[in-house]
Amino acid sequence: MKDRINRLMAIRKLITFNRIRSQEELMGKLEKKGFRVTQATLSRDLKFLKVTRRYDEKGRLYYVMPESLHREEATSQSPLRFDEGFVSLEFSGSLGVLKTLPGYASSFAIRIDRAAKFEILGTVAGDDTILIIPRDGVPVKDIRSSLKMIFPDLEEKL
Amino acid sequence: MKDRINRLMAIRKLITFNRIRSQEELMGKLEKKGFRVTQATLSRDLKFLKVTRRYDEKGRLYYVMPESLHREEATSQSPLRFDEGFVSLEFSGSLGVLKTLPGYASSFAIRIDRAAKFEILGTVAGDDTILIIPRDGVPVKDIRSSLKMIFPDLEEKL
DNA sequence: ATAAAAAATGTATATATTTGCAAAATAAAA
DNA sequence: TTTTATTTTGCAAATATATACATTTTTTAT
Repeated sequence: MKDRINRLMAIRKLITFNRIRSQEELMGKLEKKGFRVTQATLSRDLKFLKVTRRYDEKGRLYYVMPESLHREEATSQSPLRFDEGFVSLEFSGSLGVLKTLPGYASSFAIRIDRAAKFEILGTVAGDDTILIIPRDGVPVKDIRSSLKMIFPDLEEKL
Repeated sequence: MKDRINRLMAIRKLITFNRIRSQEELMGKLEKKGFRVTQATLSRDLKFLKVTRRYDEKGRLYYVMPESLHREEATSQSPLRFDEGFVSLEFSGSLGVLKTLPGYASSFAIRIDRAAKFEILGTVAGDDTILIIPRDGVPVKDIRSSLKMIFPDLEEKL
C-alpha cells in the first residue's frame, strides 16, 4: 500500500528536520499532513525505520534517523570531495547505474551504503560501475534526491 | 560520592560488553556486582551517560554507549561461523539484495553459485552486498526457500 | 471475479521509562 | 562539631512505548 510508504517518508522528513520528542508529537505533525494513524502504528514505523533517540543539549530525548548517526563520523575529519571520479548516472527501469572513473566505484558505493537511505536497498560496486537497487516502489526521482543528499557536490550532475 | 561514580563505570562496562535490553535487566546485573539501586536511579544514570538505544538484527532494543555508535562492528574478533557474516536479505521487485559484513559477500555468492539452484539465475557480488537475480517469473518466496536450503543455519533470518 | 494468503492497522493492555517530591546522604561553611 | 546547602536516591505516579489479538485492507493466486 502506497500510503504506508508515503507516511514512512514523511516521518523520515519530519524527524530529520524537527526535534520530535514523542510519538504523540509525531502523530500530531503527521495529522497536519493528512496522515491519520495511531501511536501504535508509529511505534512500528519507527522500529521499521530503525529510528533511535538521543539526548539534546538540555537532556531531553528526541528522535534521530539512523543515517545521521553515521553522517557526523563521515564528515568530521575527511575533507575529501566526492565528486571526483563521477562520470554519469542513468536508470534502467528503477535500477540506477552510476558510472565512475576506473577504480572509483567502491568509494562511491561506500558513501551510499553508509548513508543507509531508506529508499536505497543496496548497491553493488564493480570497478567503475555501481548498480543501485531501490526499495520496491520507490520512484526514480526519490533516488536522485537521496543521491543528492549524499553527494551535495554533485547536485547538478545527478 | 564515590559509590555513584563506581556505579556509572560499572554501567558503562556492562552496556559496552552486553546487550542490555531494559533498566530492569541492568538493575539485576548491577546487583550481582554489589550495586543496589532502583530502576529510577538507573534512568537518571543512563541519561547522565547519554546512553541511547538501538535496534539489533532482530528488532529488539538494547542500550549503547554514545561512543560505540561510531565504533560499529569493528570488534569482530570471534572466529566466524559459516553464516556469521550475514546481515540482511531484502527484495526489490524480484531482485534480491543480500548484505554481509564487509568482505564476506563473495563467500556467500560462491555458495549460492555452487548450489546452482534452478530458481537463481545468477549472482553479482561486491564487497558486502550480493545481488541475486532470480530466473524469470520465480517468486520471492521461492528464492527465500532456495536460500534457506543453501544456508540452513540462517533459516530464521532469511 | 472470487477465494486465499499476507500485510497493515486499531484497540486495549502490558511493559518500560521518566519525573515530582520528600527523605537520606554527602559536602561545605560557620 | 553543628548548621546549611547540595547531591543522590527511593517511592509513587505520570508518561511514553511496545505488543497480543482481532479486524480491515491489500496482494496474490485460482
